[in-house]
Amino acid sequence: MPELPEVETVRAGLERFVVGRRIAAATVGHERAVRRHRPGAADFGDRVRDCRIEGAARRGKYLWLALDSGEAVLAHLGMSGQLLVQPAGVPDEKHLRVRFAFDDDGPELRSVDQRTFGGMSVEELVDSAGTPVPVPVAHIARDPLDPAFDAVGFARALRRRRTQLKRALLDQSLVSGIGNIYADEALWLARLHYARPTHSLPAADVRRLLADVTTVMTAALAAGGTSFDSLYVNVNGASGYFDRSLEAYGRVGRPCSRCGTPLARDPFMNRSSFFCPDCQRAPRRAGSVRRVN
DNA sequence: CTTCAAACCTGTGGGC
DNA sequence: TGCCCACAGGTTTGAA
Repeated sequence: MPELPEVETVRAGLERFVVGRRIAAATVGHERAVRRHRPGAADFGDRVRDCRIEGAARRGKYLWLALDSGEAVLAHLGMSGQLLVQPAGVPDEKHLRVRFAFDDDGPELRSVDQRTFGGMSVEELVDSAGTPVPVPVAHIARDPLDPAFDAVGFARALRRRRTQLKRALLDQSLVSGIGNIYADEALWLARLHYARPTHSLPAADVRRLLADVTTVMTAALAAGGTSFDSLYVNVNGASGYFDRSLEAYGRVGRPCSRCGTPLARDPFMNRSSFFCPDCQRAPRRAGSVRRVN
């Protein structure tokens, strides 16, 4: 499941292998893969043809290729998206959605996506606090690895919310790049329960949690990301190995490495939360006891 | 305005 | 062996 470290790994691969090259043609093999591109698949191809790729950028889980036309190819990997750099002769992947061929006849860029939660579109760039971003990214907050990330503003905004802590961590308009895996990992590191009310969380705890988010994401990035089932891979098709370092996610019944208590799994937001019932105590009032979610 | 949850999609694996 | 269903989950959309 691509979250920030996985998307950043892919972005770095795109920077290395496609930036500076000129697109000869883009072929859309599956309409749904470009459903966010309102003018349709044919227009998608027309917009990128003969454009040179000037850069590969990212905010949170979104990434985009800036074109010399002034527009950008925006991509989101969703649950199962891959961007692969493949020699033109390699047989098509089963779930190949979009193919970019280049005028240098070098390796193609292929968008492969089993579940098609992700997708691509060609977007105008707009200013977002001094940074040009594609229109659909304008409402996405900066991520914790962004040098311009505003930790104080984040703490203030989080404590204004009346919701549960993990819901806030997953809200991409508050802080971006965090998904279910790294939310659980950071909460475990910070010894905080997923249902802790944000409104009463001390600012010091917010700072500590944010530091733990950064720690786990930085470590995951160094490992090339997390992968369970090879659905997430870098542009060369290789998986990361951070899954060997996970402390909480997916480890229901296994002993907590701090205290030995078997880890638990609760249903949460139509998915799962993994946590240590001893290190991460449930809040007394609001949250997991009173309501299921 | 804020908060929440259904819907989108396909492959896998457990239960029967 | 085969069928059915739960599960994986990021984002958008619309409702309350």
